[in-house]
Amino acid sequence: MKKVDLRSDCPINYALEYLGDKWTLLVIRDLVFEGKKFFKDFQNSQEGIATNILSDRLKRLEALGIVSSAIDKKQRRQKIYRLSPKGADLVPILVEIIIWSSKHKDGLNVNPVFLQKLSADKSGMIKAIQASIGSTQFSAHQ
Amino acid sequence: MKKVDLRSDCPINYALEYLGDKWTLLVIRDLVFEGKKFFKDFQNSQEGIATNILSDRLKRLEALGIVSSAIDKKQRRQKIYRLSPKGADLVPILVEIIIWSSKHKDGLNVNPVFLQKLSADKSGMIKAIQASIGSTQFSAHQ
DNA sequence: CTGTATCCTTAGGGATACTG
DNA sequence: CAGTATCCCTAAGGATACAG
Repeated sequence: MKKVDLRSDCPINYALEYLGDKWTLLVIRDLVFEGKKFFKDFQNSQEGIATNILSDRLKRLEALGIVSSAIDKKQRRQKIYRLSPKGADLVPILVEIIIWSSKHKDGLNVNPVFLQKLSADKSGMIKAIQASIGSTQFSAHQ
Repeated sequence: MKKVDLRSDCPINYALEYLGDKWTLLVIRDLVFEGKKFFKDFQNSQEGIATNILSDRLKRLEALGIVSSAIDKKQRRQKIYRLSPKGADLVPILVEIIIWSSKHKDGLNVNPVFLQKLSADKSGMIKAIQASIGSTQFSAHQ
């Protein structure tokens, strides 16, 4: 794990240095909302991530303690990825991003029922999402 | 304003395409928490942004409707920047980022009183921060 | 002071071939 | 299937000079 000098000790900057690229948060999205677990699952996401980038991001997320991996007991040759508690703590950020984008951009693929539940009881929904990680119970998409 | 093809219509991806670089959110941070208004203010931020990058980001944020600008009445030669309502709606995202980073990384420069108030009444604090934009009333830093 | 323009370097990332 | 390794290219970004 490479030591990185942060540009500053600002908390916003910290998150940007580690998560602020065009792919990392999409991998986390797939873990949280899409129930993805295997390399190939992430590879098949809508945006089309290259295998080398995906490999790099998964490793970085593991090094950061956001993702953990293990050999799947059942399918011996498959590595299974899942979010650690540190990763689950990112859910509120994802949720606020979804709310902002939905509000300010038309035509995005957002489940209206999901948004409704969020506006009715945001912190309850966040807990429910965190509890559901690994399943596809809550998809933000339609 | 350039038309950009989004890689997907996912709301997370939308925010990433427009705000997902290493500088944009820091400019917004300076507007929200540091009361910065003028080009030179942003230029002097801790992380040291180059003038061409800063110029580009301010223009992009204006084109997105997140920032507006006007010639300062008093100092005729100075352009004054401020957050639009669309920009103020980013505050919850910034707040969740600050919470996450503070929780998972030691040694960051975060005002403990600020964090305390947040944990006591998050939505109240967010409203207070939004109402205070343009001042330095709430700095997340110490 | 508020930017713009230019030059140059590097990191990020696409395509794809390949290995265990 | 789960990655790793290359090759190559482009966009992002630093430094700095300059213009209104």
